[in-house]
Order: sequence, then C-alpha cells, then structure tokens
Amino acid sequence: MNEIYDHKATESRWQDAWRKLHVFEVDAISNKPKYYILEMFPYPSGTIHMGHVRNYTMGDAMARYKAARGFNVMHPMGWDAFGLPAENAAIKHKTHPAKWTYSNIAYMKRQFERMGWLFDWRREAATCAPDYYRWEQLFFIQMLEKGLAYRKLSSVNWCNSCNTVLANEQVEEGKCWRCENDVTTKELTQWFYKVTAYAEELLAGCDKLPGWDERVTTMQRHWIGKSEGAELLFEVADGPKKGVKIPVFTTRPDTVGGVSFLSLAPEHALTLELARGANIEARVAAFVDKVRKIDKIKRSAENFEKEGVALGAHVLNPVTGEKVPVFAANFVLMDYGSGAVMAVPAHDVRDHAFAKKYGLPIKQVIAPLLESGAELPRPVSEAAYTEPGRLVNSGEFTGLTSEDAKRKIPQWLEKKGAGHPTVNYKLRDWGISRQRYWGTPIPIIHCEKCGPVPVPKHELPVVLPEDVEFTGEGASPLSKSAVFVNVPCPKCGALGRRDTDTMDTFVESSWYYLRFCSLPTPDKPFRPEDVAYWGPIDQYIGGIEHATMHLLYFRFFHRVLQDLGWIPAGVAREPATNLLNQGIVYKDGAKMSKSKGNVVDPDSIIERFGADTARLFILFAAPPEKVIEWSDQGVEGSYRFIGRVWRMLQGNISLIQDVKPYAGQQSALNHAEAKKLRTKTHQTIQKVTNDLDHDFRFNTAISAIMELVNEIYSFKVELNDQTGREVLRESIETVVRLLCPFAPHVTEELWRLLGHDSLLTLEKWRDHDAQAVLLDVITIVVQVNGKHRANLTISKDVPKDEIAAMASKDPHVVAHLKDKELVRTVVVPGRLVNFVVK
RNA sequence: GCCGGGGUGGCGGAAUUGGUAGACGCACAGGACUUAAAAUCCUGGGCCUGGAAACGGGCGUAUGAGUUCGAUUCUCAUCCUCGGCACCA
Repeated sequence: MNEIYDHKATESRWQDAWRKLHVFEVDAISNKPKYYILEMFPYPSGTIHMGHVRNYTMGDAMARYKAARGFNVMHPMGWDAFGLPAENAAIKHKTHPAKWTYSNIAYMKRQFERMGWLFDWRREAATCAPDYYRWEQLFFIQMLEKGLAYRKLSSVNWCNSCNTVLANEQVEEGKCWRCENDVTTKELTQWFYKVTAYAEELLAGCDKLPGWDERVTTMQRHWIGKSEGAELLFEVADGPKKGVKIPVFTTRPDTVGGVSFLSLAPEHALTLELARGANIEARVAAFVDKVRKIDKIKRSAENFEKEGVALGAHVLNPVTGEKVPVFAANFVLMDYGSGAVMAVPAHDVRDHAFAKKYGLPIKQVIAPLLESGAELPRPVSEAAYTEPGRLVNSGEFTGLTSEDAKRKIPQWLEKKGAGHPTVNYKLRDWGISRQRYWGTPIPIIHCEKCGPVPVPKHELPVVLPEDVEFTGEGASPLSKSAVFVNVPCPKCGALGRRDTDTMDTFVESSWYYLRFCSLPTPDKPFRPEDVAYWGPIDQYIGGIEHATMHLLYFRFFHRVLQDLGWIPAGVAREPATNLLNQGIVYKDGAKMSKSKGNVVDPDSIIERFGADTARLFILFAAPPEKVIEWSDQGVEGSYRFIGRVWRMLQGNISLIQDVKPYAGQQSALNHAEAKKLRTKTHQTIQKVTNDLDHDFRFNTAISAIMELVNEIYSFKVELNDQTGREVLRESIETVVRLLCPFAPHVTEELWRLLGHDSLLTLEKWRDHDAQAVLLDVITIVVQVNGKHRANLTISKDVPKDEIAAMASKDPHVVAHLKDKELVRTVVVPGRLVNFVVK
C-alpha cells in the first residue's frame, strides 16, 4: 500500500499521456452533438496568473465533463499577442516585441500543460502572425467599402503614458484602462468602425441572451444608452443667422412650452457665428476658448461649475412662438444629440441651476399629478420638478398628461416641419487607430491627390516592418521606417505615405473564435462550413471587466462578418449562447496585482501541491461568478482532500481489486449499510451531474463528492462479504469518475490502480440509478405551531392519513399538544406534519 | 443621482425555489496513534439557558412590519455594502 501520493511524477506522466494520445483534438465530423467551449484567450504577458488559473480551470472542467457526457467538444486556445507591453519590453530590454512575445507564448503554453488543461492545440493561433492579421486588414477594407469604416477628425481620448488614442470603452473613470494614467483629449484624424450602425440591433439582442450574465447585458444596455425623444427645430429670430434652424434633441418634448433659453455647446458651429458682429463677440470668443482649454474629461464631471455666456441672438419656440435668448454653456456636450439643448429651468435640474445663476425666467408647464393626501413638491422657483405630470401654461396642449404630450407635440411639429420624433444613443463609433507599433497595420496609403487609398487586396498582408527602433519617444514608431512609409499610391502611382497607425488590439479578439473553428487554412481566415458546424460558442468564459469592451465589440464584429458574407447566414446572430463571467481572485481584500504585491504565483502552487490541488481549490472556494479570497489554508485543505481520496483507495484496494462494481438491483441489497452507501453514491452522481448541468456549480459538486468520501471512510466491510465489497468498489469508482473533471491527474492514476487500461478522461460519465437514490425510510419533520418538535422515521409507503396519527404519538409532541385545542393539521407528504393548536 | 447585485456562525460558503437553517471546507477544541512532533484517523461545536447526565427550553439568516399552518426564501419600508454608469438634455 502506497500511503503517499507523488503529485509531481503522476501529473507529468498523465500530461504526457494526454499529449501523446491527442485527446482533445476534434473535427467537425461527428454523430455527437457539438459543443464549442471557449475561454477568453490570454495576453502573453510572460506567466499565467491566478485569474488565468480560475478561468481556464473552469473551462477545462466543463470541457472534460461535456466530453464525458457525449458531446463533440471543441476547446481551442490561442494568444491575444499584440499590445503595448511587448513594445515596452522591447524598449526596456532592447529586443524585438515579436521575440519577447513568442518566448512568452512558449513558456505559458508549458504552464497550461502543467495545469492539466486540455486543448486542441492544432487550432492555436497567435494574433501577431501575419497569417492572422492579414484577414483583419481584408475585413477593414471590406468594411471601408461598405461604409462601416471611415476616417474623421475628432476629439479623442489620449493617454500620455501609453502615447496612444483610447476608445471610449477603454477609459475608466477618466483613467486609462491599462496604465491608470489620467486621460486627456486630443484632436486627431482617426479611423472608426461604425458600431452605431448596429446600436439598435446590439441593444435588442441583449434581450435574447438568456444564457448571459445579466450584469453584462445590463451594462451593455446602459452603454448603448438608447433615449427616445424628439428633435425640435428652433429658428433664429435675429442677427446674421436669422432664419437658420437649430435642431435640439430632447426626451421631454412635453416641456417645450417652458423653454426660456437655448444652450449650445461651446464647440457648436453656430456658437461664434451667432455672436458675430455683436458687441459681445469678444466675450463669447474668450469663453469658448477658455472652455476648450479645460480638459473634456474634467469638464464633464457632474459637479463642475455650470457657466455660460449669452450670444446676443434669439430663437423662436416652435410651439409657442416665444422669443428666447441663446447661450453657450460649458455643460452642453457636442457629441451627444446635436450639441444644442432647449433649456427648461422649471423641469430640469441643470437648466434650473443655470437660470438661477443668470437670472433667467423659470416657467412652469408641468404640474404634478397628486394623489389625495400627497405632499406638494417645492415650487419650481425653488427646485426643478422633473417628474411627469399634467401640462399647464401650454396653449392647446394644456391638460394633457406628459405621456400624451410627449407623443402629440412631436407629431404636431412634424406637420409644421419643425421637428419629429427621434432616438439618440450614447454609444459612439469605435476609434480603432493606435499610434503604436505592435499591432495590425492599417492597410491604407495616403496620397496627396487621391486621399486615403486602400492597399489592393492581393497585396495583403501589409506586414509589420522589422527595422523599427523602439525608443518610446515621439509619434507612431512605424513612421520611422522609411521603407514601410514611402510607397507609391496604388491609384495614381505618385509617392504616397502609408498609414503609420495600427489597429486597436480589440479588433483581433473580435473574431478569434471564428478562426478557431478551422484548422489552419492558408487561403481563408476560416472555413464557412466549419463556422456553420461549430458556431455559435456554446459556452464562453471570461472576466466581467470586458462587459463593455470585448464583449460588445465581438457582438458587433460577428454581425459585420455575417453581413459581409464570411459567416454563413444560418449561423446565429449572436456569437455566444452562454456566457459565464468568473469572479476575480482576491488576496488580503484586494485584487491580486504586482503593484499591490499580493500575487500568488501558480507555479509555486503546482510545485508544492500539484495542479490538481490548485484546480480543486479554485473551483471549491466560491461559486464561479463570485470573488474568491485566496486562502493558503484553503489550498492546504484541497491538498488534504486529494490525499484523503488517495488513501481511501489505497486502504481498500485489497477488498475491491478482484471484484466488479455492484451491478445488481438496489432492492436485491439486504445489507442496510451497503444499501445506505449505494444510495449515497447514486445521490452524489445525481447531485454532481445536476450541479454541472445547471450553471456549473463546481463548489457544491465538489462538496457532494467530499460527503461521499466521508461516507466511504465510515463504511466497514468484511472480506467474505462479496456484495458489500462490490458496493464499495462501485462507490470508490464513482468518486474517481466524478472527481476527474476537477482533479484529472490523481483520478487518472487511481483509475489505473483500479485495474483499468482505459484513459479515465475518455471514459463516459455515469448515470445515477433511479432506484438507488430513493430511500425506503424517510424522515418526517413534526412541528407544533410551526416549531420543530420531533422527527418521525417511517417507511416511505405509509399513507398520508396515517402519518399524522403516528406523529401525534411522539412523546415530545404529546407534551406540546396537552391541554391545547387542535385547530388544524397540515401534512406535507414526504416532508412534514404541522399541528396547529390554540 | 440613476441602474443592477448582495447582507446567513470566527471565516469561505450550503439550503431540492415556502417545509429540520448552517451541508462541505477552513480555523478552533478534545481524543487515538507516536518516545515526541508532523502527518493521519475519530469526535465536538450558531448563540443564550436549565440539568451531574440523559435530555430539554428560548432566541436566531442586516433591521422593522406584513402574508402564511410554516418565511433565509414572497410583499412593503429602512439601513448597510459591492459593481456599473454618471452634466447624455
């Protein structure tokens, strides 16, 4: 008997076996149902961290389970290999980003193997390979042709530390998502992907994703930010721009009667125009200049002091015909709606503050609909009343409810050509240009005569040049490669200049799941028939931090590629059916991070306790979507459990090695202890199966197996008890089988010690025996007035009406029923009896 | 401010969706084995309380109400907490 389990030798031996047998290599031909499981691929930073351990252990456990359940499981892996850290490392170590990246990939791939994670490595892809990004360049050109990619000068988010532009999604609380540097704004000409073209569809799709974490769909709904309202036209009444109509967007067209001024964004094209020639022109110009100098991020903070300046001009209220002044105001955003807002101080908090500050009229047009007895809100002269209500002081619309007026006023204006109902979104187009080297080159040549010209498709890929120096200074590193930059215009042949920006790395991760569907295909990004077979992803797993970044982009890209014809029309419109967002790994109350110095290195855990221990701990410590607080003692507990399972088999091997697992009927067992153990065994199968089928409750699945192990420890059997030994063997084999997805190495070894020649990883799952899970003796809870007073152990066959009679005889119950009047008896079959007394 | 989660022992967490609250694990305590320790195996435990013990009694799932024979679970209010968005007109 071998008391000590040698995790090091055992784990590497089985990893070798799995590799040699290519166990997780699958093809798109099978009579089994397909199951595409994918974890968000990692950035090859150098070594794996605990977040990876959690993410990929969950994926691996699911993949192993689903394969055992008879699915044709595709579980691929690759590398999100472009990005800034490679460039920074290049600057620091005087090496090339590619060299750094590929050596990291090699190391991390070994770590993946050491964790026992099984993938179909034939499908591996690194996004920094020209064979990968060339397709992205083609998609770019096709999107350009369809108007889904375009270039514009705009004010963009800029990170001074990363020296590059950031998408809106990459700015978190005014800071860079990567380096946490304060983000500033810059005016730059950039390439954009037109996500807004899909705004409505992406929003509607959120309702059709029942398999997604609701936190994510909620965040995406908010991010898309749909507002229904109206566009109203205010005509300029005086000055040089008399007659020009200024559109404003409002969600409250019912309040239009209360407009007492119009506010324009300082950047609005009309702001300076309207003031032209008036004696206040200089003041307005100074104000605009001042506001522009303040960073947009700071300016858009809610508590930023509201300021404005009158432009001298007036506009006509399209409903009342009233003449109201126009202001420039620092809180009006140029990039939402039309950059102009109708101000209704009586019913909007910001307008109210502004009107108070500048002494502008506050006209009430909405009166609260008060239920009797309700308190009157403060008068509008003191505070804005922002709730809906009934219209007052609104001419022919007086008396309508807000709800009716919101519909009727835009309709009425539409007939007069002064407005119409409309919808606005907060979602902005995705700025994809990055002023960095280590990314996909944007396949464009700028020509003085022809403008931006796409690189002809047959010339793709535009490969990243090698002769680039990494200094960390100045503009795009690519601009320093003369060979790269100076090329003839594909249209006119004159000397042009390549675009020296690269694409946001989120573009690569927007379609890698499609690439994985095919084995490497030199002439295509992927084969449509493979995508038709494997798509969509059945189970996607990754961190919630991507809720409004990657998870939004890849929903967009999936639709674009389907509309471009790359994805067959029959494939679902959503890329992933189910999404699990694993929680973060914490230590000492904070997310593990190098800067906080609270990182636990997975290698050290593998070394000391083995991969199975690491896997078991990370799955057992908390439900998948919750934060895990790292606990060294918890890890030791998982380690102990593996040892306990090992000894359980070692200690019983002489009793079970020459018998088969019990294969008879449950009813044929007459030994009470054996019967009990077998019931527990099959209940455990049922419980674990159920936990894995519903939301992957790994933690409770593992605790159920622990219970079974405890039960086996207390089961005693004699050598001459053949049936008892068979039941014991069945139980022990069950533990090994059920534990395999979580702790595959030790269970593979135990399977071999049980005398099997097969790989446990390739063995089928077991179904529970429906007869065995039924208890023939059940415990009924007996309550008096809802208080637990006794337990009644009876045969499951006792008829309902006899149960109460039996329960009432229990001495404890008798004591509580004494001298009381029995009002009612509640009997829940199989569960409880409750005597209600007075 | 708005939206969405969530408050259960010393800790991580269970509880078949209304039916024995605290499974399983950690930590702790006691015992066995050992010259000893480690490891291992066994036992114990929500809190208060009566009893030498066997065995009872009361209170308990953030707080307060409500529905119900019965509430961690449903309803309302309050407090706290985490996450997201945030001058979006």
